[in-house]
Amino acid sequence: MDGYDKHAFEPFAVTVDLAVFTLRAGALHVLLVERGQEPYAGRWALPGGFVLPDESAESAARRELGEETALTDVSGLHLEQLRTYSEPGRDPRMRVVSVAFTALLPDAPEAQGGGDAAQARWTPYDSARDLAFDHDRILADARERVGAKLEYTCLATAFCPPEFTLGELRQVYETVWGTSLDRPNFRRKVLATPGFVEAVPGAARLTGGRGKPAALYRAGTAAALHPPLLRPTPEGRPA
Amino acid sequence: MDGYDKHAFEPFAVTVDLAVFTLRAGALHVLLVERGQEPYAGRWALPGGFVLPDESAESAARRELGEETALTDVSGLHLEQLRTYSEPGRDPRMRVVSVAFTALLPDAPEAQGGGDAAQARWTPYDSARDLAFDHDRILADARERVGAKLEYTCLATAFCPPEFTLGELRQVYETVWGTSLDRPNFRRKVLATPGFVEAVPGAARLTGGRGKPAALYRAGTAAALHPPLLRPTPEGRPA
DNA sequence: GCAAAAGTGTTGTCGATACACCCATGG
DNA sequence: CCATGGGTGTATCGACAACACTTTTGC
Repeated sequence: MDGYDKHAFEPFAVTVDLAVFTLRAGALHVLLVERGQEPYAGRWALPGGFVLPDESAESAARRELGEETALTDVSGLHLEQLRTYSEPGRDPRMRVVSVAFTALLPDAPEAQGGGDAAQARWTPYDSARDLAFDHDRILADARERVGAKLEYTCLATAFCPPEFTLGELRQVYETVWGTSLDRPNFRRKVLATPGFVEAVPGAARLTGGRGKPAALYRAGTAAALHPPLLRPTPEGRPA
Repeated sequence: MDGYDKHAFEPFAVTVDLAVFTLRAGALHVLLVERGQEPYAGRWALPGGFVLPDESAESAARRELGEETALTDVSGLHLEQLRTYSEPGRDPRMRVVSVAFTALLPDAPEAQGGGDAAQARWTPYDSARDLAFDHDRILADARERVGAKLEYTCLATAFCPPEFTLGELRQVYETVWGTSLDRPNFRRKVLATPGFVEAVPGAARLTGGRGKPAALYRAGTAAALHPPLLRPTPEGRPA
């Protein structure tokens, strides 16, 4: 941290990039914007923007999230730093260091694109390819992090509306992990974890048109998940 | 990511800060440098420095690590991004965004301080307080991350020399977590995890001056630890 | 009544814990 | 021969996976 007086630093632009996930129609979707200008004009990219002089990267990310999703209350949403991408060549024009964030939303409003972007759209994760800059890699890193975080945190509730059924919560895991989970065991596991969910007394909702109405739950206060909810290893465990 | 043409960005200085940990005499130590200039002259701080125009933050961190520790081969050491600190007021003079890294070293050489710093020293973690800038918080974040990562990664071997005994590996866990682990069970757990360690055939070393010589092991190739090695919960589990 | 989804019970298996015990070495 | 640390065996307990079963709704 020495060297200030030598002016031994070079100016960098600092931006934020957002990997905003939601679940729509049983598939993981990510919010993408279409670039209006060069470089990469016409290509899809993660939403983001410059960090302003008087705000932190976290503030910038939350501001951009509000602009791109047109959500009224963006203050309570889950927003988490992923990592920082700083390779010299990642922007063809200048030195840009980008702090990437991951955000999780319950099934989201369709209308977005209030920002500078030409257009914004929810895209199925599997279709999100050939993005601008190094956003393919950022998106892949974010996706991996989300899958891993479901194992040992209570993050899954961030994909759910304020009140949800255990079946919906289970579908979050099944969708993100691409596996199927045993319903009774999942239920016991979640309820046995203090602070994961809390019951809404007396409330129930019909989920599939048929069947017994399911009890409703709210997200609890716990952040960690002890013991973790490990995703089933298909057979041999990965090295 | 639009707005380039509007020059709607402000120049930032980008630095790296390093939380370099090692184990010495059964205690977790961190590498600190004494600042020679204002601000915070005379205060201890995490080592770090500016990111140069043609290098990534990772390269800068590895370069600084080599300068501060005077290690000859710094290429194979474990270096990992922690997070980025970007609060506007964190440097009193200018806008500095810092990418923090965590590094783990086996018992390290005493001599350091080849860089710009006035002095460098290994300090017990518990004595590292009142650091310059927001380094108290960075250090606390790094410490928490290291403790958590021991649970579900093979990271503990990064604290050990190239060849080590299972007793030494167990002491890593016990020191970082502040708990004691059952020796036989720890041994089985580690050996049952494929790729965690691999035996050095025929090699053995006396550890405490007395006792049976312990077999030697090398770090394996696995990165993750399935299933995790959970740190014992003293009693009630944390929320 | 039948299908579908929520919720409850039960059982077997596997892993972890908590020990007791043996082995090798230095003093 | 004793203290010290490495290494092995084993019984018990608890968690979890698998699956059968009951309950409540719409059609």
